[in-house]
Amino acid sequence: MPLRPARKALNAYHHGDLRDALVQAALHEVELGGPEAISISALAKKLGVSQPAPYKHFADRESLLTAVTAEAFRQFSAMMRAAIEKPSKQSKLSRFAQLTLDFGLRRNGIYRLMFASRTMACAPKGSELHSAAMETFELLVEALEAPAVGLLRERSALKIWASLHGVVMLAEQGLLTGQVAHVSREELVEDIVRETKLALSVAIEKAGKAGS
Amino acid sequence: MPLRPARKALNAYHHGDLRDALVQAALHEVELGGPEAISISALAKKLGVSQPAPYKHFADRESLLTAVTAEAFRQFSAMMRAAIEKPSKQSKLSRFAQLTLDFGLRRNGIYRLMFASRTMACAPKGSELHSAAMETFELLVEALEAPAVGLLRERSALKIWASLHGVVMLAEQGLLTGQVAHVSREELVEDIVRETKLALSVAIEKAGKAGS
DNA sequence: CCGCGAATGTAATATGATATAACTTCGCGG
DNA sequence: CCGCGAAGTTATATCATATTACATTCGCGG
Repeated sequence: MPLRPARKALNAYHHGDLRDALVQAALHEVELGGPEAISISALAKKLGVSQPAPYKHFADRESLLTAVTAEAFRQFSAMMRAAIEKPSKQSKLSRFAQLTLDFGLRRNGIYRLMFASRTMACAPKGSELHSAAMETFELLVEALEAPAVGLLRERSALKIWASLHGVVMLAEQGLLTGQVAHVSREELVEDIVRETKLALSVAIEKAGKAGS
Repeated sequence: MPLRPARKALNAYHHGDLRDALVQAALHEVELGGPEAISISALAKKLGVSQPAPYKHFADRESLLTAVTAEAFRQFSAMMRAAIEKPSKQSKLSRFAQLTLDFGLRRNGIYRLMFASRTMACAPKGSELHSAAMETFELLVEALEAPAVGLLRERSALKIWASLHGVVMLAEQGLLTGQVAHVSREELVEDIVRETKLALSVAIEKAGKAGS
């Protein structure tokens, strides 16, 4: 069943909000099959428009992918912001980490689009996409709840982000079951969070001593 | 120029070693353009055979990708083994880590194929591919040079692998330049190596106390 | 040495996706 | 009310995957 226009249903001829509908539908496809699952023509059919219609809104497939990725970052950031602002007995960092893991596994197609696709790798430094990613990173820095010591905090954030990312990818590929024992993903993440906090506090203390 | 058969040049009709030639040529393509750059027909043309010829050796595109990935793992493992066996003043772990970073950036297309592609994610647990990946992981465990304390060692290996993987992906996406300062990739990796060793030795000591 | 089957090619073709071109419909501002 | 531009349409070119039917060659048993 062709989905109906979302905003202003003009008439049968014009869809009304095809651009946004494309992004949303594509996001849904990506969630199931990853970035390579996006097909312009399939999306057009699903939305009940002719096959070339999407090209009125996106120059090519890559261009659509970029828009979808940006939207994914917006959704991710919104989720994370909500999570770290809501009071809880867990630390903000811990919630951020566990939620990232959860997102990365449950919505792995989207996760791959955001953090492991050529689309992101090719995003130029000042682009909307790159900025969206940086913004997400800022959320992580915030979740660290560390005293404002610029470089140290940033470095900690980078390390924990890298670790989290690695755990998600490894888990997805079924590589988190060693020879000896099955390692719990959540436990591993808690471990990483703990170590990060420890390392950061140690580094801050050391910097403090050196500074005084 | 159609590349000539590698092994036994039978005649003009039969290539002689098309299967291997396909894998090697594909590996070359992936290195430049990532997993999605592989095109059966393009490879066939480059090797001077008809377009459907590759299908005599691989059921479909995915099947070729799997073979290429396996070959990539073999090459990676060989490189790593050579690196950690050669005596050096750096620790084995440090060399492993720096080489991984280097490989991940220089040959990013192949790296993505190995650690961030759907091909790997879909590899069943007992498959040739999954085994090849596990073998590589074993190399890392070996590089840790830790006393044989099974679970602890394995967990450390997982953590450092995850971190390394994350750093590579973030670096590739140009996300390693924070607001405050540019963080050196190599430095970050050394940092991770140092912390891993520290955390492991602490854990071992604690385990020793608890056990005695 | 011959012939036969399996392996490995080729040519022809169906299907489906990307992308472009040329035309149509419709809302809106002057 | 008219014409322009945005957003559709149909038609078509191109290209990649994959299958089918056919051709060639290798190697092996008789």
